[in-house]
Amino acid sequence: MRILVVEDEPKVASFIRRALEEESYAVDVCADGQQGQDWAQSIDYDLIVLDLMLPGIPGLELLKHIRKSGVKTPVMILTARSEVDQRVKGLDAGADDYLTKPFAIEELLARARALLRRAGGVPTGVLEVGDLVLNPVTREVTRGDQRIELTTKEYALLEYLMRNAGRVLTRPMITEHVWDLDFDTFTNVIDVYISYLRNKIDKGREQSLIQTVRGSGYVMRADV
Amino acid sequence: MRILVVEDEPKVASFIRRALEEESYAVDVCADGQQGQDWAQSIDYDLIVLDLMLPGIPGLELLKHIRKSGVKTPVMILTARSEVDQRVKGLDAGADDYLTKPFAIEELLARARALLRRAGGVPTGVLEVGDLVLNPVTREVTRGDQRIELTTKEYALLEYLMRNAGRVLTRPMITEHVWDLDFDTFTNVIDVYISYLRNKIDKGREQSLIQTVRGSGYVMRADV
DNA sequence: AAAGATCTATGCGTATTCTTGTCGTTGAAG
DNA sequence: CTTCAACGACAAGAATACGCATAGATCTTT
Repeated sequence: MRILVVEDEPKVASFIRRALEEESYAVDVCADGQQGQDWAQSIDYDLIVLDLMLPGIPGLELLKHIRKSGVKTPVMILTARSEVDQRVKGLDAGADDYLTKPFAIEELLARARALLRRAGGVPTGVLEVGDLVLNPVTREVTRGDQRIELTTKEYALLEYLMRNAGRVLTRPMITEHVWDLDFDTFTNVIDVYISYLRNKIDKGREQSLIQTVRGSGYVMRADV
Repeated sequence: MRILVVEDEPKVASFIRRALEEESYAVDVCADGQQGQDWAQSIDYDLIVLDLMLPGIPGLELLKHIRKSGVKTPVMILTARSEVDQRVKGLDAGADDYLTKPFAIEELLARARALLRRAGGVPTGVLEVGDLVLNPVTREVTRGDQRIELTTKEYALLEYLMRNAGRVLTRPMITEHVWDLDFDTFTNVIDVYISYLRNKIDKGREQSLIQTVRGSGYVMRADV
């Protein structure tokens, strides 16, 4: 799950980023309207959080623009309490939800979850591969009746794998989704984390749910 | 399928290279405009990925130049989002598609596939020769209902053969498309890989789908 | 300061890729 | 028809690249 936050106040921005990262989302923050538009149009985010008062390009313009260019990603807008009409205009322009500043961070998280769930079209919200079950809402992972504790990164990686079960995911695809905008190819973090995951998930089992496709990447698969 | 990537930022370049290689393409990367032009003109690439901002020669000049010299290879250009007119000029100069930075690597891969497919004139995307089926998207190969596991090189070779089924492919043609620049001409790797392929594909069968044309090369053919 | 999480670095085993050499086939010249 | 050279098939082994595990460095959080 990858989220774009377009917000120019550094404090608010990093506050939101933190909260979202703790929920295991990959977060890109951007303080500049023009750049935000670029990113929103070129990267397939799962959610965009957009502050309407930005320097440079007005937030509303940005929103209209990316909608016109066909971006379907759910957008949550942030406004000041007083700007009622901005909010209305925002919804008209294609926003899916709004939040008035100041807000409780939990509310942002809850609404983000709701939007993501709605967009994913998955009514249950639970991901399953064989007897491995991941619940994105509670962030709980179980195998059989065994509860599995994961760190944030491990969780994010597993979720990405499970959401794309059956597809071969290449390393660059994984870095893009689970790690943030980072073009650093010369590292083996992914391999290390796959290893961590296998240790926790397949503990004591013959066959791993995460299969290696040599020269290409990894796939999550229940069958042989 | 052999691809030339002209890109001067080392990180981006190696990121792209890796993604493409994991999809079994043969990739040559080049950071220098002049050299890129030379390569583009002397090697029969299947696709060229060209960053428009290069040191030395301007990317657009390069593009115009190779088009003028008769190179028909599809070209995908990379630009920054803001440079709208560059993009337009690029398409005018003979580019087939463009991608704005930053981009999602999947998008690059998807578009690359599309361009390669379009150029090959194959509408379906699935390659078939007799009862042998190759799906470039999932990278899966089956003969009848038998799944066949191939290594990266074997796969690349088979794909090239199947894309040109019916045509006799000479050894130089094969090296150009399946292997990349650091290839030693005086070797029989190709023969060896043909042999590997036959072992896996025609296992237990009388007639091989890959026929030898003595003195010339190999053809892929279903009929006798 | 301690604990935990994330990332880097390194060595090892093995799948893949390539090289080398032998042998069988083919086709043309004698 | 025989001989011979060129060519291709294939086996076996060497070199290489890749993924995995492990340990330790670094950065974060409490």
